[in-house]
Amino acid sequence: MNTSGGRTRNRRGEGGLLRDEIVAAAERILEREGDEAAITLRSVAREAGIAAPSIYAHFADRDAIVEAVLDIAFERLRQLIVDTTGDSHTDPVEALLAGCHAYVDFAMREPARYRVLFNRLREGRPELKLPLRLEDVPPRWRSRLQAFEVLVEGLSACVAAGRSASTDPFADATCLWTSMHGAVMMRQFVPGFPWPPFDETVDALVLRIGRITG
Amino acid sequence: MNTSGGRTRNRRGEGGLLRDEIVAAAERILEREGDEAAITLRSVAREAGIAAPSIYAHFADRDAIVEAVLDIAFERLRQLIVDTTGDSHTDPVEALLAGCHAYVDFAMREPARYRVLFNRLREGRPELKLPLRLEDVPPRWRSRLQAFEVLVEGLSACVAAGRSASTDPFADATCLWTSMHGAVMMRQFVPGFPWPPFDETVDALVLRIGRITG
DNA sequence: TGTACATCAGTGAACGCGCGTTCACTGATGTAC
DNA sequence: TGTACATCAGTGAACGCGCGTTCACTGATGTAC
Repeated sequence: MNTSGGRTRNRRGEGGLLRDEIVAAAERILEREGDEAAITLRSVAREAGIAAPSIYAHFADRDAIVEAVLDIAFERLRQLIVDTTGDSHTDPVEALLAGCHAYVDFAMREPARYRVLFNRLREGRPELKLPLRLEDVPPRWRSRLQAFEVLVEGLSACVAAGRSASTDPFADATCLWTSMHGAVMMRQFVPGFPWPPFDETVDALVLRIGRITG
Repeated sequence: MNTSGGRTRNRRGEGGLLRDEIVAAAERILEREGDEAAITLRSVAREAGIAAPSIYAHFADRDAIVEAVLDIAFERLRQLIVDTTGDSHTDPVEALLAGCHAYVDFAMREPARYRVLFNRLREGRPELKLPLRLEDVPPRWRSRLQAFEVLVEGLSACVAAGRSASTDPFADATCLWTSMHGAVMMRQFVPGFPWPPFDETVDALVLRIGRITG
């Protein structure tokens, strides 16, 4: 925290630094409280050690803070998936499995950050059409869908390599995605339940829904 | 609504009638706003056409109203599943499919009511152990798990009839349950996405995760 | 049958709280001359 | 080099709002005698 005299202000021209501190404060609150509703303008200001009105120099309103947190969360998830399914795997089935495990690991390691991703999709989303083409999606949505694209491509690669019997990789990848989401959400919301080991569940989902052969 | 002079009060001894009106008002708000947070003591009072303090004669606090809504939602879901998988099916696979379709139909037809079921499980849940025995679960939790029990039994019946290759019906039923949950949640939260037909998705989930043969 | 009274269902005003947002401001820092 | 001043980062007090909850109350209804 700061000296009791208040915050030592940023140098001239460096006011933008506070923006990052505000977002970081919001992220800490989200992860600590586990609920997006805990991100209020005043709670963020308290966490950042500043006066509430100071936020308005950097964000139009409360929602803009949450949007910033959201953008970061999507980018982290996207980056993680891309890294994991990257060039280190020669076997497409291994790559797909690795990507799926990375996805649920992220979701379970940073539960509130994962959940907020899907809380917000209701509002302001574009209407998407088949076939999904990233070029048609507004820029801010691109990174949000890229993790999913990797999944479709991963399964398609298995089909191409003769390792999957899927006749509709898009539908099956979609089903795999939502199934992993459900497995994550239920484990987070009903922690008292005797859940089977998550790794085995993920393997089973990929192999069965993805119709992996051999 | 009532005459402008205010509510015509219930007869003596019939004060309990207001309890049902309060719960009904809360359910209307939940379904209309789609968010449990919209159920506030004052919003419920407004919806029911009564003064806010009148609620305290029937509920200890705001949370008690939500609890009542929750109990009703669980009972409705339980009843629906039990009815659907009941004695009308001779084929265990047909019974399992019918139960699963009924589950997702409920969830999609009354989205807010379905969602609130799982919002609340975090708090005050019992710690459950394997094997799951309904007798060990506190009464109020029994109906909440019964829908799930039906699923495990449905899959076990398929195994017994030689129609499923599952070697762990509990784990597979769990996986099937969470997968349906995820499919429902994603369709509700990301309505702009080009989702494959839900019926086909449910069939695929049951057949593949349940390892249905023949 | 009439009347006094206890009971019960429900109300209106008020409380303190945290919220988002606005406004006029402060005071350090850099710049023009 | 010195000084007046504009700019910028951030503040403190205040606003109206809806919230949960409390309190003393009202007035119709049924009951005892």
